[in-house]
Amino acid sequence: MSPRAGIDPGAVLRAALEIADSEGAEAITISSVAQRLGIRPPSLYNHVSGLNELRSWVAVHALRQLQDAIVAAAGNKKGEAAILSFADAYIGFVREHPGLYEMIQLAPGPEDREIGEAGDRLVDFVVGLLDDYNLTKEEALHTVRGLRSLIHGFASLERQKGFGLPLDVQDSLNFNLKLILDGLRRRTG
Amino acid sequence: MSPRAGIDPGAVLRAALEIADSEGAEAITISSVAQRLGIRPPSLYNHVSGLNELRSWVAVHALRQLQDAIVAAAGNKKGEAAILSFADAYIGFVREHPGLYEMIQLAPGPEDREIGEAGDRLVDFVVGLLDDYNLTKEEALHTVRGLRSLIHGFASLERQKGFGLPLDVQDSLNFNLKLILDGLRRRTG
DNA sequence: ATATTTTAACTAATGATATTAGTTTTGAGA
DNA sequence: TCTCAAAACTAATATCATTAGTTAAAATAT
Repeated sequence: MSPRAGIDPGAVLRAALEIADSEGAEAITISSVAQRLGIRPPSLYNHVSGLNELRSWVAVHALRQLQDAIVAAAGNKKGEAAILSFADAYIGFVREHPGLYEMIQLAPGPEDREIGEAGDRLVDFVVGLLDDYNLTKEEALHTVRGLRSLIHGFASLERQKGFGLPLDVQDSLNFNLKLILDGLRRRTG
Repeated sequence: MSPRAGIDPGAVLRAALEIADSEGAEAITISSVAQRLGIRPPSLYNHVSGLNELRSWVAVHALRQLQDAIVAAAGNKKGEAAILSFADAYIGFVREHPGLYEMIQLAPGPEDREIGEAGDRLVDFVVGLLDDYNLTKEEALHTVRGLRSLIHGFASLERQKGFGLPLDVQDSLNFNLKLILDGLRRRTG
């Protein structure tokens, strides 16, 4: 059913992921991926519709990886412990895979429904972690947005070397997470 | 002292800023800027060393604009009121100038010392806003990092349409800012 | 086993892009 | 008015993405 086999969508994705991981997001080009697969650039169009689709694939996969890491880290913890583990896993992912994280940021073109859906799933998951804070639906959503923004902010500022001072980034993040979580606890008794 | 005048570094920067504002950060190219200035692309190299330098100019200028907006918004307020105004100005800038904000994120190559210095100045300014919370030096720095990350996180997630739910973003941000600020207040009495 | 058909590779070509080299022009100052 | 440096130009190279059209191989049908 496929002559000259050996290259399937999975192989294309894998090649792109490897390039993103080793050389950064910008290094993902039709040429570089084709070269890594041992074919000429135009031949890659037999497997993917163009650079945009390729980027979208990478972004979706990177987001799934990030989600998996987060869910695994939270395990069946709840409350503060779960949130702190969540943050740890998030920051760790960005440190380990800066290129992939960059792709998640870059890709969200208007077309990428999958990205949006993955994001929604993550929100639901985090809302679940906040169960025992007895928040209203609205409070819970505000909080999830805040946690996500805080952690994303730390991750992306760290990635772009935004923290010059000799103060541990993890400590700073935990300090602020605790401020928020303690505030929630106080709010609900 | 300059034949065929009319184009100086300021004009180049202005052209690039206009393009970033109207068409987005990616639209800043040697070609587009040259075209807007009415010259051929290679001629632009008489005024700027290349695309990287051009991007760096835009990023530095955008960061200064953002700083000015923030400082103006904070005025001579202090404490919570200052921080809320700060956040407002930050988010407002990103909404008004998404292309410029994008350039701030993009540019920080390792060479850009100016970007780093501008960031440091901003940190000092915000530390000043927190005077009456009576924090230790370290607590203040953790807090500034947190506020910056939270606001940057909100701004950049909003820009990339990361918030799907029909819940006001400004409300979410204020909710979380207040959690943090109330937590600080409690911590110090 | 052979013929057909599908499809993945190819080459060639087009049109952006950035950038360098080398040349011409022009305007400011001697 | 002449000189010269600066700023424009043209020409060329290299790297992108992408499209069109061709060839070849492998799976399938006869």
